Amino acid sequence: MKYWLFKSEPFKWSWDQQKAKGDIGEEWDGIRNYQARNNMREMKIGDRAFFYHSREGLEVVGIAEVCALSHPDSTIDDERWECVDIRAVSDVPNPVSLSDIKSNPKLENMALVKNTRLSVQPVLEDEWMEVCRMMGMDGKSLKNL
DNA sequence: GCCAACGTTGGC
DNA sequence: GCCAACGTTGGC
Repeated sequence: MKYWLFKSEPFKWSWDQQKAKGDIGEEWDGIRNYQARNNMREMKIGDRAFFYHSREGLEVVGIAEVCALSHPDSTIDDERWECVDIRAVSDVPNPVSLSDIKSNPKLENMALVKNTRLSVQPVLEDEWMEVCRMMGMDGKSLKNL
């Protein structure tokens, strides 16, 4: 299983809206960046992801999982653009902010820090576990600590 | 709201 | 295939 991070501006698509979609989930449409699209093409069902609020909030607010493999983006008639579907898995006990992440030396190489403009990005296993720990969760079981 | 960083486009 | 111009993202 791989780990990822999805960014969303909460005034466009928030964690609350994502949760309201329940287990059916929602397609992550609107991505028009090749790197982000390529990351989605690599995703497998059940891969886990952080849900991050950009522009406003600037924190990881939830855990989601991939529930549909990459498919054409239904919002555009252009074969180049694809997306996966994701569904909300869990709230986090203690949201972790960008500044929390920046001030943790173990996370200095996270794409969130190194490649700010990439909206769908991979998260290394060590990074996943560390961010989960900071949020008050066990990254393996996703149970609260 | 500003602007730095970065990706894309298109003329040459 | 270079690179200037332009557009977008996202932290501040």
